[in-house]
Amino acid sequence: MKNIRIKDIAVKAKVSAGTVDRVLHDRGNVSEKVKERILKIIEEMNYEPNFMARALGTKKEYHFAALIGDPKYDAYWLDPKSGIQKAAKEARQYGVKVTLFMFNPYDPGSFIKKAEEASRSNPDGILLAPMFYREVLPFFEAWKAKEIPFVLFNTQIAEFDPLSYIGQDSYQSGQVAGKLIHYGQPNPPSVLIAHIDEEISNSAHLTKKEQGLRNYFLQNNLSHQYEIIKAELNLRNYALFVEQLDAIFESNPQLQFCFVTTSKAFEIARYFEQKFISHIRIIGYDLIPQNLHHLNKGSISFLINQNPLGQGYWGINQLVDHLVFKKEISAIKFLPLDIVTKENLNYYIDDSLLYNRF
Amino acid sequence: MKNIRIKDIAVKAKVSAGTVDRVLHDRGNVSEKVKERILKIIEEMNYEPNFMARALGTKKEYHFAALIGDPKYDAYWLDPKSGIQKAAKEARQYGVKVTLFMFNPYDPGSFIKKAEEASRSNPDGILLAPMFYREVLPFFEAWKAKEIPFVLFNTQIAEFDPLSYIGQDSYQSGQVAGKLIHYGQPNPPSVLIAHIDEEISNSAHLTKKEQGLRNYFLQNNLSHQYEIIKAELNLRNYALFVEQLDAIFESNPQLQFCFVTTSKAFEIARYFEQKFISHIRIIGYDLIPQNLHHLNKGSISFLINQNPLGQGYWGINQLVDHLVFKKEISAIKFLPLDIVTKENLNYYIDDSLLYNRF
DNA sequence: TTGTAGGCGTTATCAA
DNA sequence: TTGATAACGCCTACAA
Repeated sequence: MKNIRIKDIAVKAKVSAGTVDRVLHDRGNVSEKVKERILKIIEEMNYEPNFMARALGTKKEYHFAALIGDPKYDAYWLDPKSGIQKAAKEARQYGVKVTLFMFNPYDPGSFIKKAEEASRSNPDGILLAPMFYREVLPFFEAWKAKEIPFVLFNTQIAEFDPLSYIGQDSYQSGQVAGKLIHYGQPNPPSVLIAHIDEEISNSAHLTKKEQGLRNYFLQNNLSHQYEIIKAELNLRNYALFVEQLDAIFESNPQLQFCFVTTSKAFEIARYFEQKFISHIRIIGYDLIPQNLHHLNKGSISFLINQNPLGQGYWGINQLVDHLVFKKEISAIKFLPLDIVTKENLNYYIDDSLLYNRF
Repeated sequence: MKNIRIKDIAVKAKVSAGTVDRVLHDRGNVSEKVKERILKIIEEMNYEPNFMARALGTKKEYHFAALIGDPKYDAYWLDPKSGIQKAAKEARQYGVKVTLFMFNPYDPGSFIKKAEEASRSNPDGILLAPMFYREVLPFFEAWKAKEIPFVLFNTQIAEFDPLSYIGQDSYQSGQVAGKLIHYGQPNPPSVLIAHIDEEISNSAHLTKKEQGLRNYFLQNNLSHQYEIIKAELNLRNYALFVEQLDAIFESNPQLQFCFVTTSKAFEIARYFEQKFISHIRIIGYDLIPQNLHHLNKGSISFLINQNPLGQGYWGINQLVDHLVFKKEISAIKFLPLDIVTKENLNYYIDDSLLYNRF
């Protein structure tokens, strides 16, 4: 009828609650015989711990480090930061403190510096966006050695089996883009894939998106009918950026779609505005303010949302569930690839992103 | 530094913890003077209750009634049911019991019967899908009189100010459909709006969706270019249903889109299959298995997901937050209008719908 | 009108 | 290797 408590198990096993607790947490100092007896009873009665009581009773304080890009350099990071802060606030009651370490997402050196700081802070758990593959590996090794669990988000790196990965499926998002383009123009269209960034960091991501798009056409036996042009554009020199675009669109007047694999779709929209181009439809990523502006004007058709806020939020929560509540957590957690357009935007830009999903 | 506790407030106010507790819960038996002093201190120290401790300390058991459609009659209700059960399982630890009362969604009489049963069970809170407007009103009055809070989902009825409404914005979902159609065919297309059901129950919903679609075209100054045909179709007589469709499509060969305002899009897809019609694109609602089948085949282009699982889940959670944790809860909670297509479907059909949003 | 004591299920400390 | 006991923060009788 009622919930099974530690005490119930203790009575049945003819031991004290303390002993059961030691078994539950594998703290040792329990004879093998008693341990097995207790474990069996736990199984039989299928005991489920009361997380409230556990949270209340535990005195341990947890310190987490969150290693993310600095919104100062790229507004994209505002959302992960908010999500982390929201989760941090909720977890404060359980004695969790989260410290943010924010690096320049265009500077591997900055990443290393902040990762070192984070390591030095001796956290009980780490949430990070491992943007720089080569640079992050030594840290993975160090954390593994020190048995500090880490959760990855934003960029997937499977090799060093993190506690968990939260994030987007880049490849699949490319497929979504493919569908949107195909749906928008069943007749053979012509597509520009634009990888736009300030640095060519983190290109694995972008390549996966491109592959997803290309394979959409292959899988649907449409590849021979479609024309796909690819451009890698850098924003550091804006004049050059415009020049490159000029060249592309002048020599490819047939282009009908532009798929921007980064959060810079608004740069294309802005360019089109200046050049009075209105027939090319744009599909991009991320609900950053500049993109939303153009989405609302209609100059961007769709944005694929990777729920960066949710990534930060659930990233911290994975650490909390694992360390504080000692729950089993899933090793990988893909967030939905939301297709966002002007008409359903409102439901994606506030808290609803945290509350509405399972 | 540490969290503010009731005791801290008590000390500062020179009263006992019991008095502070009485003020916090407005249980009376506190002199006006003391009450104000305590309230001020609570404000100043910005006290935040510890929900764990609160849940642990309270002995009260809560009984909730959930009044929903029976999946036996319409598979749509499988998801709300799962969501409710999931929330119920999580809330069990706080002494919450949820009883399901499932009515035949096509039979107002059945609704009344189940609503009466639910009322008789004397619940502390009620979650319901008030599908039958006229029939539900007396129950609203009764519950109001007995001060039983109720949360609405699926169908919005504002008049009797429920504790909260969880659900979809039908009108806005019509706008989303409008965008998808417009995007899929910038040239003036021809659209069939199909209201398909077994009974013409709950038509307010469907009308709102239709209005949303029509207004999309109006607002974008496209209405004169678009042709919209409307059909109300009944499934009870399948032969007649087919006949009606035959008539529509034979006399309107120009049709390019079909917007199904119910979860019956698959019926149109099936019909097209039989008639070898493949050029008309279908947009519908709800991720029920039959729809998913056709979504995966490509015969349905998009499904608008109203996250019925989430509706059930968050509905129960609103009651829990309000009654168990005495949190402030929002009076209305719109769930995102997810645009689901074959390529992003996977992220919408499992638990991710509950975990990924704020 | 106010204060006190005991309990919720778990953890942690200390003594046995 | 074990058991008893005092927290954790809040709620609720009951006593004052």
